Amino acid sequence: MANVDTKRLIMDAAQPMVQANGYNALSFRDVASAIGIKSASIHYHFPTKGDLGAALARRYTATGKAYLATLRDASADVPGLVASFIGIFRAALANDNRMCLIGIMAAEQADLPDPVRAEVAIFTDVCVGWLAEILSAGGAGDDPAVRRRAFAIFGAIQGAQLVARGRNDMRVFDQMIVTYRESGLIP
Amino acid sequence: MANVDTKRLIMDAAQPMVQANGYNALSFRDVASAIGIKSASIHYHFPTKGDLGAALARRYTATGKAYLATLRDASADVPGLVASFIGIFRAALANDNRMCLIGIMAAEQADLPDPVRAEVAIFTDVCVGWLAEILSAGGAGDDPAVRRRAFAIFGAIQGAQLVARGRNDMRVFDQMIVTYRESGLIP
DNA sequence: ACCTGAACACCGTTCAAGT
DNA sequence: ACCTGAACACCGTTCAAGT
Repeated sequence: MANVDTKRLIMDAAQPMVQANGYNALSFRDVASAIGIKSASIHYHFPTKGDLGAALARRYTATGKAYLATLRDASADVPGLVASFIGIFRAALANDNRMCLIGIMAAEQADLPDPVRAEVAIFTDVCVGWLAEILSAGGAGDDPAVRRRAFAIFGAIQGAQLVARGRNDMRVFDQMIVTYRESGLIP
Repeated sequence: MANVDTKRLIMDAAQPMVQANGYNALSFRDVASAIGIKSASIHYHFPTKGDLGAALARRYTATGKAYLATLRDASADVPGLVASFIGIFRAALANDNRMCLIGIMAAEQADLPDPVRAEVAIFTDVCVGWLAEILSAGGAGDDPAVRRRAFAIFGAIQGAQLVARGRNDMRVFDQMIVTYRESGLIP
């Protein structure tokens, strides 16, 4: 069990660091000292930095997917569901101006090992798929027009997070979301 | 003059590297070897990495600002002008899946030295200001509602670039822009 | 099974030394 | 004025060695 616990300790320490500073800036030595082990020990649990990055992205996607499922099962109100979706990204900003783990990784795309890049793509698929399902209001969500709209909403939210973070100002995020809604992009 | 030329050589080599891999991943040794000098020599022209990053952002903003001015002077067609604006970001993606220099730096916000962060904010101001001016169609562009809309358009474009880059697929970018336009967010 | 110290080639930075 | 080699403390990674 010590194995599993240490693995989790490493991931729990590393995730907020990536959301704050990015994958490139993540330091094994920083993670190790945060939980009281040596950096060489991390390699026992995650052979390479890419393995750790992929594990973080995978867990992040799994957690998000499960949360989105509970949201969808708890309500059929489309604007409310989309607002809850946006709330996930807002919460990251509220947490010390952090970004969605996947959003910041997407910006570092060219630096990512292939397995991490693959996890980033899966997260986008999960989000866009969920939004498309919501927007089709009970339908399968595979209508190309609905999928295109889901993609646009997802991108606009990511952009709002990126720009607001650059300003370190959540009001920028909130105002952009309001404007998206007024324009009709977001229901 | 050798000084000025070397400065420009350094910046010309470094800029596409940052647009491809980010500020964090920029290596003085890579830049130096690309132009046939030693990494220590770069410090003569740019004492720190932050100085180089700030110079890159400043030049990028100045070039963009001048280009936007010529666009505005050459046409009064609002949808066409906005399309030209979007074309700047599309061109970055078309250039080996690169990002807007400022967009990728915004994602690395927490890792940036203060002077670089300041330049990133200025770029956003220039873009949003230009869009607001265009949208107000001859007015001063200081109507808060117009500014909010300009901000939302800018963020949505940045998000489209971020997501499309994560997919390494320009069609994703183009489709998102079309959807923004259909929704009425973009004129 | 899990951790570590020491070594490796990288990084930005500094600085005395070259021309 | 401009460049460089060598050193410094960092980085991810490897591996023999410890428990």
